[in-house]
Amino acid sequence: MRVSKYLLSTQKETPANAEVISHQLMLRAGMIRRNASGLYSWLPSGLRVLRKVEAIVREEMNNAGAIEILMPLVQPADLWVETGRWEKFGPELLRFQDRHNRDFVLGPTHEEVITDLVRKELSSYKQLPLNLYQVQTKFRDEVRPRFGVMRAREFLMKDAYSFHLDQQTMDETYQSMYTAYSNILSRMGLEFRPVLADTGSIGGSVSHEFHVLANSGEDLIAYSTGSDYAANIEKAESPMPTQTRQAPTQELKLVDTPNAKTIAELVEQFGLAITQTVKTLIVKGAAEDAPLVALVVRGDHELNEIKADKLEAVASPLEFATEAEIRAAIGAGPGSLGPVGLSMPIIIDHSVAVLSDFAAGANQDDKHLFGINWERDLPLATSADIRNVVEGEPTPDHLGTYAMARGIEVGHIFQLGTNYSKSMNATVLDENGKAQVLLMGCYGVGVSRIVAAAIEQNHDDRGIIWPEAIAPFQVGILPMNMHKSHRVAEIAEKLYADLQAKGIEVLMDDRKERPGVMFADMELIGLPHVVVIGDRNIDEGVFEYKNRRTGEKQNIPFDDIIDFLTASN
RNA sequence: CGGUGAUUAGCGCAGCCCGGUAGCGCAUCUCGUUUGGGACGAGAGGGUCAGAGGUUCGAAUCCUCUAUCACCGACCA
Repeated sequence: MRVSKYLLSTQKETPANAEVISHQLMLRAGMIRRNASGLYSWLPSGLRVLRKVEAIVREEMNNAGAIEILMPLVQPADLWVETGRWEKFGPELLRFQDRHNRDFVLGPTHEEVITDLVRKELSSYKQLPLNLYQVQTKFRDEVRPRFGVMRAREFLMKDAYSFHLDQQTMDETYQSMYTAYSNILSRMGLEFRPVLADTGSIGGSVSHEFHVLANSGEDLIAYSTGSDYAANIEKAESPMPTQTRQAPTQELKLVDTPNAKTIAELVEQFGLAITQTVKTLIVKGAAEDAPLVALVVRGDHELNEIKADKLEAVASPLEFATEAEIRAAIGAGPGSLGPVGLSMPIIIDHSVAVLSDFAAGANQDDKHLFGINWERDLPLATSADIRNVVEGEPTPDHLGTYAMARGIEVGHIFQLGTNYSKSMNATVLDENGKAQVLLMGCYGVGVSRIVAAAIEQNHDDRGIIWPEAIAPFQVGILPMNMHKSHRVAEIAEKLYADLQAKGIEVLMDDRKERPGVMFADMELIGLPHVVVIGDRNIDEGVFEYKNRRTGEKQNIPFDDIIDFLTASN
């Protein structure tokens, strides 16, 4: 491709609306343009990268034995009513009516459509296992789209769905997808980590997320320093305390604490150890006779809302009580709550169960209790894992301690069990001629999100540094003053033709621009290999080669350049 | 959905307080000089000042409403 015939659309200035580096660079490098909140057009360079990611995903899916299909973006509402998600999905699901006033949705995911397809197409166990996938546009009406294509409303996704009658082939397919996802990200040269994950609203049991590591990532992942254990913070199990509860040494004491509304203030003003304090959070209960439930975690810990949501006594989705509700039930505000004398179900974190002589709110405004002890001052409450793990504590396998990293979720695999097949009655006949409900797995890759994630991980202050496998072009040719120098023009044209004949994707900057402009643009768009052609090198019979990633320059004789570039690809 | 802020040329911004009919830098077009790291000179084009209503002789500027965008929070396969 010649720049003169291309739409390069680079910008010198950083658009004011772009927050993260990938979004800024995608705009500046002329990859995407915004049409509305969370909606983007892909310009030529962006599309080339998107298509490369897509091709790698497709190849690895095919290698793993999955079969490509294509389902509609627009889906009839009846299917969503069948699985109950028409009610459950919420406003993220964009709903609309056609000219006959029939309800439709813009597909945020395709479990319903695939299950409907499969229940009609499959009739025998002999057709299983089966893994079908598509690369398709999804639409989710995100509350707050942000970070460009990282969290867009319309985005490109590869989604696969597998069908089984036995857990063994389910496990095998799951494992093959796990491997395929690892291959996909490895081939693109991205640093990533598979982590145990919560299944969220998709449902199911076993689940892993694939995270590209980046400081701008929206997810926190907790991994072991001594083993492969890694989990999303939402899912990471906190260790059972190894110490046992000590006998009380302090008397229970009611203390005036007028200026201590937070744990931090309490600890500061009274010289307490933060690990000897607890905070009490009031949430809505699931049972009618227990409309509020108290959750207690240590002062230095954070409530894990996903874990709390799963507690039987707690209403799902998790909802915090309002200050008014708290006052009505307890008679004190949120800054002065504690477990002693509380007349509602109390669930404490495991780490709280082993505390002695601890401090908590007294359920009276501006007062705290110090020296609280279980079984002396109040009955020991039910304990559960309801907090986020913290750096440095042991992992559940006891092979290491937790460390934290930020990640961008680019893939997610699930074992769904019969969540969808049961409600939609997707069955096939087994060996005995009996109808059996299908087991399902589902596997997603955020194709457009990977493009942004790759930039987050591969850039410098001059622009993008594409990994080989997904660069929009492999090689850039920068002829210096080709509009003046016939020799430069001639040699550049020849190299351009030769590289193209070899099947190498090459972008030649044949604009009548000054060298500085050409260098800057080439670095911004981030092609891995650049060949500079100028009069000063021609006399020596060499090209100047520059590697975008290493910045390293070397002179390559005319006759060797093709081999050199082929070898480095 | 709450809080905060913004909306003026393709992009980045000034002008608004104190009302008099719009400006700067970059980009674009023409001509010339330049050409190994975002050149220089001369000229040119481009704006319903987000929209609607109001106040006023007169509104980018003051008032009201609406829309859109961003950030923080809540939310989120």
